[in-house]
Order: sequence, then structure tokens, then C-alpha cells
Amino acid sequence: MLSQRAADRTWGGTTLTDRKAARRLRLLEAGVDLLGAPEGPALSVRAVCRHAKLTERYFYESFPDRDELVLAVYEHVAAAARQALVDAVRSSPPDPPALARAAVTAFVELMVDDPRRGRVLLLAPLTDPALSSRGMALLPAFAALIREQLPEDESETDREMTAIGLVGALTHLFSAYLDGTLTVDRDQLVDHCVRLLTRA
Amino acid sequence: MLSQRAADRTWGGTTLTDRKAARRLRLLEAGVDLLGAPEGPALSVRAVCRHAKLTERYFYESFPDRDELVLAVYEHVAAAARQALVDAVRSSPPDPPALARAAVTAFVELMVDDPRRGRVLLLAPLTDPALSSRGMALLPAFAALIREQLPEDESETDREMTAIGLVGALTHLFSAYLDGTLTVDRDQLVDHCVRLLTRA
DNA sequence: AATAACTGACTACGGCCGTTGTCAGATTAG
DNA sequence: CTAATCTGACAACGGCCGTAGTCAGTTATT
Repeated sequence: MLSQRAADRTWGGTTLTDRKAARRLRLLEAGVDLLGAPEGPALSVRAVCRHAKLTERYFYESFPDRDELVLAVYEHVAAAARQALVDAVRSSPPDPPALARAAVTAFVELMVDDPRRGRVLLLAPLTDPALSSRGMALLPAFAALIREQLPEDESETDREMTAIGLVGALTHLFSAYLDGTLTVDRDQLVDHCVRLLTRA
Repeated sequence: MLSQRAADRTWGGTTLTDRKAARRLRLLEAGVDLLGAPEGPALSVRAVCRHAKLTERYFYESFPDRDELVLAVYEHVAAAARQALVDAVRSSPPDPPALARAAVTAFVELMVDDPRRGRVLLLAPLTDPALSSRGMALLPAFAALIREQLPEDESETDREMTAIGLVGALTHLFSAYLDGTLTVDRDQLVDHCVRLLTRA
């Protein structure tokens, strides 16, 4: 038999690449736990390893340094959110108000279903330098997306300001809803956000 | 002569209480520097002492621990902002639009005149646990103040959401203006904010 | 001159951080 | 069986943190 490469050797029933991928995923999930903790984002290498029940050596097997994990966790959650939004928009009537409602409900449900993700998306970039330093926050991109949708009878700077203000209003409302400051029905929140989006 | 109390003895030309107060003020100012740093709030006891050219012993002479300094710095800046707002409102015609404009311009000028203060008020509470844990952020109070001003033909929850969204929009706009993300004239920013406030 | 208070520079403790390395034991391949 | 590889537990480095203490030297009072 040909000498198989180390990556394909079986150990404990699985191959090395499988185990490595599983460990990476465990680290990612632990990262979501810590970066989306209710008490605020606090992700350290040791803490994430304790949480994932892995050793630091396996951390550096999957990520070159701490900040790369933070970025990967954020991108992990952002990808899920993007997918949820795409799905919601695809299965929705194409008129703008219905689209806005579909998108908002999808996002709110994602946050309610797993508040960690909401906190990672909304709160972590404000706190963690690894996210705020890069343009890694999605909010500017979201603001640009809104700006394109605005009516053209206003000046460019006015549209930029309304877009930024709108993003601020939505994120602030979502954050307040997440941490319990805003006690209100899920549907009321969705209604209000849709109204903000469609009237702007 | 009666033996004067230690606090009133003169040393280096000033009394103990004077020197102590001066040191406290120097620590406060250094705290504003660090808590309002452009790279993000990073206030440690050693750093603030280095900055104020004092020893750690004098830190604990004026503040029981690190968090108390953070709170004091925030309150220091908040008091100045309150004063600026009160002055602006006092010397303004009493109709609501003029009041809104006066308040917004006062706040924007305070931020432009000393961006550290703007960052302390807007950014530090999001980052530093000593501020976010307590209700020490002024934003909820500001939201409540706005809520009372809203028309009464809407439901209570609607007014609460409008107020929270409005605060989010304003803070987001101010933050973007502070860090250069939003490149726009000061007057344009003021106009936009006043429009948001008076049309809500 | 002697006593007391104040000041500045410095050290020390325990803890967490990111990162790297070591070492005994388990599991597989040849 | 032997050798190679994978695993887990742990130590170590330098650094910053909050907090407390020491000690020589300067300045005022008596």
C-alpha cells in the first residue's frame, strides 16, 4: 500500500483534516459565545480554549493569532445573517415595503433565536479593536446600501446623512431590544423599523 | 499660635487641600485625554499617572479605585456639556425649532472645540464596563427627555421607539462626524439634526 | 535643632494576557 | 514490535494590570 499522507491517516475513527476542522468549528462556536456574551465581548485565547475544551496549541493550529479568530467569528456570524436575509428576500413579494418587512423580520428573528449573534453583529465591533480598526463592521456597507435606495431629489450629503442616521436608529433600537431596555412586542419593533425604512 | 490642622499648613506656597485639589484636577484632565483618545478609550491607573506626571500614591489619594476615576471623568465632561446646553437654551428664543437648533449647535461646537469630550460622551460608555454597567450613560435620560416632547397622538410604545431611534440616529451621526467617516460641513450636520428633531 | 508632614522614585504581589515550548502517554502505520 | 504521529496537560516568557508598601530627601512647624 502506498504510504498515505499524514493528513489522511485515520486516528480515533476520523482523519486528521476532519478532526482539525471540527476543532476549528468548536473554537468558532466558543468564540461566538464569548464575543456575544451578555456581559459584553471578552474573548481571550485562554478563555476560548477553556470554553471549547481545547489546548492553546490547537488554537494556533487553526488561527495565526487572537485577532484572526475574532475576525473569523464575526465573519461566521455575518455570513449566517447574510444567508438569512437573502432567503427572506428571495421568498418575498418584490415590492419595496414587503422586501423591507421581510428583511427586518428575518434579522429580528435571527436576533431573538440566538441573541449571541445579535450582540456579535451589533455590539462587538464597537468594543473590540480587532473589529473596529479594520472596516470589518458591516454597518458602513449597510449604510451605503441604504443610501443608494434613497430618493434622488435630495443632495448627496443629505442622503448620506439620512442613511447614517437610519442605520444608527435601527442599530440602537435593536440593541435596546436585545438588552431588555426596550420592552416591546417583536411585531411592534418590526413595524416601527419598517416604517422608518419605507418613509425615509 | 494654635497648632493649625495639617490640611491648612502651607507647603511650597499652597495649602495641602489646594495641592490635593490641583492633583485631582490633573488626574481628571489626564483621564479625559485617555478616555477620549482617538484610538479608543484606554484608561489605566499607570497610564493616567504617567500622563498627569504623578505617582500612583496620589491617584489613590483622590480616587478609591480605577472605576471611580472613570466615573468622575465622565461626570466631569457631562457636567460641562450640560452647562453648555443650558447656556445655549437660555440665550435662545423660546420657540421649539430655535431651541432645538441652539441645543444641537452647542453640542456640535463642544465636540468640534474638543473632540476628546465628544468621544468621552459618545464612545466611552459603549466600551468601558465601569460606565456601561451602571446607568451612567446619559443616552437613556436623553431619550426619556425626547419622549416627553413627542406628540401624544401615538401610542406610548411608539413614542418610546421613536425616541430611542432618534437618539441612535443623532449619536451615530455625531460619531461619524467625529471620526471623519462623515465628511460634511458643520452647518449641514446641524441642519440635518435639527430637521430630525423637529419633524419627529 | 528637632520633629512632623509631604513628596517622588521605586519595588512587590497576584492575576490575566498572547504566545511558544516541553514532555509523558495514547494511537496508529509499517 | 518499533517508529511515527497525535493528544492533553502544563510551564515559561515578557508585558500590562490594580493595588499597596517602602524609603530617602525636602519642606514646614515648634
